[in-house]
Amino acid sequence: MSILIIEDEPKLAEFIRQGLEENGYSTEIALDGKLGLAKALESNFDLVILDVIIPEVSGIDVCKGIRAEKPNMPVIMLTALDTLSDKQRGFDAGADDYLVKPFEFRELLMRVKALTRRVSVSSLSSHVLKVKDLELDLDLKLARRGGKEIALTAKEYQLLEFLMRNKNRVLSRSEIATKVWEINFDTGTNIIDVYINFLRKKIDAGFDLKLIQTQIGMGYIFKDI
Amino acid sequence: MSILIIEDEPKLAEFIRQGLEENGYSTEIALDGKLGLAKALESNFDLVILDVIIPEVSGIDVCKGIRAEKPNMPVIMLTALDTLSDKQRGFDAGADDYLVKPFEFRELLMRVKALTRRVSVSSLSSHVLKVKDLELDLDLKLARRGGKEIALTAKEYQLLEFLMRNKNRVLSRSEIATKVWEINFDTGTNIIDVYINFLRKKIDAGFDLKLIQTQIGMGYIFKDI
DNA sequence: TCGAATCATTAACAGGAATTTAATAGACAA
DNA sequence: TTGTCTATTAAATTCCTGTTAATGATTCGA
Repeated sequence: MSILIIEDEPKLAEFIRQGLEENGYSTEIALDGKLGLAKALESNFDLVILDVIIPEVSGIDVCKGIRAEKPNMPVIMLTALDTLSDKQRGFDAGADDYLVKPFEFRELLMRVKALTRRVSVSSLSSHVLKVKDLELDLDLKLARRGGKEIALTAKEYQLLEFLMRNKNRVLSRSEIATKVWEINFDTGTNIIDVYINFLRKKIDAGFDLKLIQTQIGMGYIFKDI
Repeated sequence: MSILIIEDEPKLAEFIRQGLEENGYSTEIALDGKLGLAKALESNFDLVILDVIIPEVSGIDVCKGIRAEKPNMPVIMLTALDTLSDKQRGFDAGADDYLVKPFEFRELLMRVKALTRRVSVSSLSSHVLKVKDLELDLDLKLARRGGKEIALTAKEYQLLEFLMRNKNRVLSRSEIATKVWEINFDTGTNIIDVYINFLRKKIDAGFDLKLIQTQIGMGYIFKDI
């Protein structure tokens, strides 16, 4: 779990860094807004701690910049300004949380945990995708339905994962082709149809509720409803 | 966007409810922990505001209960307890944010917005076109009117989407032909008339308000007025 | 290293659904 | 009323999808 600290006061930056690293986070420090924004956009941090008053580019603008490119990256704002309007400005820029200096490190740590929990829950610790009574085990790369384990080949697995992550949305063949096969769907291939057929035999055959449905002329949809 | 308020003090609950509804959220109130937990688990709220000290089941346990079943449901804790250990307990139970009473409503609103922004960005903001009482679901590729779902074929869907995106404008047959069928409207085809007829049967039949109207000699118009 | 097994992909075809054509009936304007 | 424009229906055709089998490609174990 990696955290970017954008803070121009070296002492404070170092204090935060040390505390976070002691708690198992890896960190990086940027000493001004320009550098900070660049780092935030190029690397994939799990969270950004951002002072409002920093040189070059203001914390508010850094936050807006991050939001524009990475709408899901959590941002905690740090500031000495304690009026409601200041907080409002911070939240309007897209901050997820707002902490007033001076703060106790424990409080920062709690809020960091609260924001990163979501990341670890959704992408790391939960290794299972569930839709209706079908489970896809991301570790073992197999599916389960009706208490039985279903072995999948690599492509079947990729396709099923894509369908499940995009449930309740009609997916066109060209969308599936680019995302799962990484090909342009112009060659007259019918490979998607064939693999849908494979998946149906494995996960839908014998069940009343058909999870994979065809929308003729449009594509396929994996239904949760 | 719907919010569950779990708070036993009727005055405070009502105060929060009113403020949120004025800001466009729909709300529900639960007056004790048992009821609150049940509601949180059965319905799909976008956020829960949860007082720590409530009857029946404590806020801490309600939060843990929610986390166990719905790890992604945002929870804001409300409490009069301002020590770090109290906050720690709240965050450990899985709260996403923690607000100490008395608080200003604006601050609560900001934090609600910060937590729901993530939701509206990613999954829950369903893509829907609406004209009068007709909805076109761009994900599921179907229409809804009068509470009923209306299945559409590929061409019907394309035509309806085009009409709705160009509502309140008379669309000539040749314009529809080029945009929806990608053909030059010179061949004496009547295919547009036929498909308008199909759509009328599906979305206008049985309703007093006819959304698709004919402008003789000019084309068709989808009326919002 | 070779052969067997598994997997990915292409191709062909049947059946069904959607699209299109065509013919007729109805509505409207002059 | 007449001719033009539109609505409606049914039939014809085209297109789409499901399915199977065959062909390369790859992996794996002996």
